[in-house]
Amino acid sequence: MTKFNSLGLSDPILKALDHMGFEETTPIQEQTIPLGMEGHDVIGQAQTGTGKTAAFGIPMIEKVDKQVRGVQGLVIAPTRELAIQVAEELNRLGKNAGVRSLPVYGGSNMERQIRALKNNEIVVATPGRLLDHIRRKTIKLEQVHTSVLDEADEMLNMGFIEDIRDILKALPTERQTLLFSATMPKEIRDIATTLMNTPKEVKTKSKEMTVSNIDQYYVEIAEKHKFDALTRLLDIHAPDLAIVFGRTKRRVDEVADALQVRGFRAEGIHGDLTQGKRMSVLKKFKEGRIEILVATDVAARGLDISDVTHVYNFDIPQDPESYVHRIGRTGRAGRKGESISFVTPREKDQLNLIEKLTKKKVDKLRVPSYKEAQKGQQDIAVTKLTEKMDADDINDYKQSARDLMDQYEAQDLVAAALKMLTVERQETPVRLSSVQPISTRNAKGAKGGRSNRGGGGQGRNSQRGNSNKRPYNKGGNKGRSKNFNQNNKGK
DNA sequence: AAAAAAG
Repeated sequence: MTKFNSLGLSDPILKALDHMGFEETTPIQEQTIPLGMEGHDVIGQAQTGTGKTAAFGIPMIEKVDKQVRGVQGLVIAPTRELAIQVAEELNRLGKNAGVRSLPVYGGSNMERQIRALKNNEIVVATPGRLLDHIRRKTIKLEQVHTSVLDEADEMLNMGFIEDIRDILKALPTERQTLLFSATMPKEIRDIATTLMNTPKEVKTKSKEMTVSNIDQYYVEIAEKHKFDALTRLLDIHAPDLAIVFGRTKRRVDEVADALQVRGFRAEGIHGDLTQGKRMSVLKKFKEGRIEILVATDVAARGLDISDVTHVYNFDIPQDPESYVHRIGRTGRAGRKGESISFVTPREKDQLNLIEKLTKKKVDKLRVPSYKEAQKGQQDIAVTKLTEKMDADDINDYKQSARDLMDQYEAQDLVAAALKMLTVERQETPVRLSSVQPISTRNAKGAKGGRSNRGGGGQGRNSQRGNSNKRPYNKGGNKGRSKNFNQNNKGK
């Protein structure tokens, strides 16, 4: 076990670490902090929840010169919430050193942000807003000595790579670049190395990609039975905090609504909500005012919410990397966690792919019956009731209890109390918007060269016959064809 | 095909 105080860190940093309750390094920190301090470019890969932020944050803060004005350290993150979280952690680490970190993301006030940029040595940004600042020339980047791509494989993925290239072009060439993620597919790592200066690669050795303190399960289930299965599992597991991942924004809304109807404290989060709503939902979740967060992949990466005990993949994720990150929202900092993935029969291949990447077997779980779910709720109620006796002062209630016992059977009283601690779930049918099965995507089409351009691709698609609920035909398709052109003009 | 990210 290596301690932070053996790494040659400055006093203010050590003091901050001490204040945060950190004494020993995690493996990724032990290996990358010295490299970072020596000025090397680094590609760091380590499991979720093992302290990557401090691994790059500490060397970055150590290198800040308070005499210099302008941004000196730049971190780029894939979501706004993650940018905020990383900036918070860097601020804690930099507190005693007087090094300040600013989250910079879309949806926040521009004028205020521009003013704040002058007072912060480190910026943690999402790509869109950062580029906005670069183009308006409202950010000073000539002094950047350290740049970090957090969730690097995601940042170098198709949706982000062009933005990232543009951003890196705006930075001094003489600088240090650090890349961190839990996952790093080969193709992406190759791209990464072209952007770096003979990087040192650090992979914390552990054969599995997921941490061992997460128990992973799946249930094989038809689409239309998913929702009932989810509520039954929730009743049996009684998670402290759970995240339910859905494949689309619409599904997230629908599942969150349906959970509320059944009496769960749940809310949805996805990229179509206002930033204010996104933040308030997340805050509620962290404070335990809601127990279930229903989310798109906006919440898949990086978010560190310590008490998440369960992750449900209501829809199995598109790629195995996404799976690793999603389930990594639980089992953080050494705690126990559980993940349950819903797999339709035709998605079994996808599960095999996941097992191959993570080198871990995912165990099958039977879908519980309605009765078992009721029993589950009751067991939880019993626990709650008995814990109440141990944990709380219930003396003020004892006179009422005595009065009641004069009138009624003790068994009836307790039964009634237990019933009050459970919720009756009406399993009425829930209509959810359909999801496109994953199996249709790898099978064809995705060969680099020709993306199906202008309506021409239609003929070919028609052979697919995978789904008859997607009318694209020229016939009964009132004025919808323009969607095609818009969708295809991506590049 | 989805999601994220500027306004």
